[in-house]
Amino acid sequence: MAAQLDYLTIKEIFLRFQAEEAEPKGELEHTNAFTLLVAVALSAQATDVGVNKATRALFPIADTPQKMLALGEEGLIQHIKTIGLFRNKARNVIILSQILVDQYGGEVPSSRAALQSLPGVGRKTANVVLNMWWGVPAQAVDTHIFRIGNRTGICPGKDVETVERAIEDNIPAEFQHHAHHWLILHGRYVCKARKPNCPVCLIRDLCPFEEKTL
DNA sequence: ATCCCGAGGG
DNA sequence: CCCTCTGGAT
Repeated sequence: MAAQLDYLTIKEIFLRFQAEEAEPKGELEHTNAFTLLVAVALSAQATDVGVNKATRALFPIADTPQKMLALGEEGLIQHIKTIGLFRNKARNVIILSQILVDQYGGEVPSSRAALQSLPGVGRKTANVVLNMWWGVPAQAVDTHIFRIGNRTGICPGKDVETVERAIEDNIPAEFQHHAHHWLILHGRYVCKARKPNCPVCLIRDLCPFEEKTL
């Protein structure tokens, strides 16, 4: 775990991210709150490219919990069986759809407690929906953010709860809302798990990490 | 700590 | 072959 960076260094990092991309977006395709929730749930241990490939055929016929229930678990499996963990995900999405219809008027709830009570929706997925749909400054810690937080020292921690708190404590308020996508995209395309591309990194001079190969 | 679990990259 | 991908439930 890298030592925590100081405040001015972290601020400079996010100024550079902001200069490069002022309004970073996630890459999971969706058309409404329900399809966002489903897409995020499907994205566990899967790439967004793989999820989008499946949802481009799925969402046109099942973009509401009612339509998802009409499609049914077996029908859903046929759409998502190219995604890892598809059996658990299909079961969760069907049960979750039934709960939305029965308890939330077919709408996606806006509280973390309600979101996390849904099957297949944990803290990370709930935080993504809160941030992206409801505009709540919730910090979702996924594999990318956990890795980068520790490599760079922006938000280090030995578990996701610690990293989530470090994000809230260390990142200046004006960057909190977009921090999630800046860090995700940096992790996906530059600070990759297996072969980080340090030579093209925007914050190389501020980062204590250098991959030791050889 | 373990299971779930396909696709893509190296 | 092995590792990784916007994790969650038991």
